[in-house]
Amino acid sequence: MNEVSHMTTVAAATADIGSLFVTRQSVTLRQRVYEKLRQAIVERRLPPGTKLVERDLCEQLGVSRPSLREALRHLESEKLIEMVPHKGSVVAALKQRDVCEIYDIRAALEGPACERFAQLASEDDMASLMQAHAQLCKAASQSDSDGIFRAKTAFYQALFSGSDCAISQVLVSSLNTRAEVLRRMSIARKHRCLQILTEFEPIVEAAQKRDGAAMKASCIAHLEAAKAAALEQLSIVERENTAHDSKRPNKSG
Amino acid sequence: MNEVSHMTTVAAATADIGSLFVTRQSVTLRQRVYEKLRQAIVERRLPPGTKLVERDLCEQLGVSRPSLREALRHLESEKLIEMVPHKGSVVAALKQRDVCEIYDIRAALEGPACERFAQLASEDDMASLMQAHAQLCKAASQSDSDGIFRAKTAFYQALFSGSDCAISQVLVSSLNTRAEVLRRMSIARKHRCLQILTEFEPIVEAAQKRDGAAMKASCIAHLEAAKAAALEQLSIVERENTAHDSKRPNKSG
DNA sequence: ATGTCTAATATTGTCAGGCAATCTTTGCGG
DNA sequence: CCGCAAAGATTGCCTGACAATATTAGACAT
Repeated sequence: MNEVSHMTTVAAATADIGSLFVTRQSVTLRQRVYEKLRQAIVERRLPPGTKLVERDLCEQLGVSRPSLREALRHLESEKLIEMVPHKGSVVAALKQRDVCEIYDIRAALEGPACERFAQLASEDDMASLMQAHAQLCKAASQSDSDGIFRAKTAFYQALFSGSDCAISQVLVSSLNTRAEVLRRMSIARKHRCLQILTEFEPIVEAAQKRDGAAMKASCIAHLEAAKAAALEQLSIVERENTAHDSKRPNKSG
Repeated sequence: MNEVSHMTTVAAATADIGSLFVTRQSVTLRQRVYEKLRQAIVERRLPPGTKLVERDLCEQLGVSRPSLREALRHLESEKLIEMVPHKGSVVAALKQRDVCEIYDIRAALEGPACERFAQLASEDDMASLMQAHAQLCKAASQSDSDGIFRAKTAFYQALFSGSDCAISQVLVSSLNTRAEVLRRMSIARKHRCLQILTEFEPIVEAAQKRDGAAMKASCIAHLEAAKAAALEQLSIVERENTAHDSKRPNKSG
């Protein structure tokens, strides 16, 4: 909690230099507060079950209460925290059933997106996917888990963009945010990095052949493996928490 | 806009009288503001494209700006409105592709939920589903579109509850909210009411037989019909808007 | 020692007022 | 008509305050 640092005054406006069309997208303070808290949650600096006290958060983030409350609304909408009126917020915990359901839903959404991608993707879309895959290979060969994470994000963005499934993209992104703690932890294990490489190879080959059925099947196979890895991590975390709880009798009671 | 009325002072706390376990669930003002605005949007009193001005809304709703802003965050998270920093909010419009995607995603989530329901549902779950279906039949025979709407909501709640698909339920509910304008409009048409009855019959029969595959197939068939009805409504709305726009040259420009 | 009740404390929900930042509109001059 | 500056409108954010609600601490009885 002490590690939630004050925010830097980064320049807010960004311009789309890649085309003649200039769009300005300023970043509000509430968005930055949201991002800071989200990061603290996925990095487990605010672990599941932590009670969030507004006044304390305001002090540590250096922002006013209304701004914080709007950011908490955003976290709540993504189910990263749970709020009960008049009682406050706690960081949400994932149950086993949640993890299973998240990965099943991802399969249900990503599978059809693969089929559409194989049909609809432009050459630019295909190039974006290949670039993301190249980044993934590079990151995996270096066991750079942050790099893997970023490359996967880029990969999925290319997939959903090239298949014109914007709503699915939002939903999958939101589900990924919920499972992000476990995803980061499993990606951080060396042998999982190598597995991911193996799992993405057939996805990409099928995409290039524009074979939607094969791409879908490979994507789903990858998700099954990712689900198993996440469930394993969840077991480990739950065992840690049980050990942790027995060392401090009834303190969290 | 003038029709967004001041809120009544309904008692906030409700207790679960049905069991020995008493849970108190107070309803906050921001939740009530959210609900009021959501209702105004789905009833088209705040039509797509409407600019939402905070000060005006505060005046009409009789609430303070921070409370309104928190409610707007909720509407934003459900994509009912779109906000651009420093420019404000507009009520979101649905495009054809959105409608297609929403129904495809629903099929991808409700199909597997049907399979699980057939496997997992308790006798109580099954009874809840049958009760909802009975209400649906009653409402449809009376061409009571509000009643149909409520019965369908209860039906889906029973389905997701009995299949232990809580996350899918949240996602589907959110998608339904986005499409609610079109759904209400199509349900309001008499011949669509009768079709819905016909479409739900095989779903319910399959559920009773615990035949998951048949239930899934019937559910998906219903969704295909609902999609077609919603797309037809969208065309009608868009034609109205085009006619509307040509009667007022460049006023909304 | 345990249980119950009341008062004190902490926290959330909401309001009011203010000002800075940003965007949009209006008016004037070339 | 176009460009620019000023005025006006609106959003973003802060501060301070108070009501409502939940939790905790302390006192008292058993």
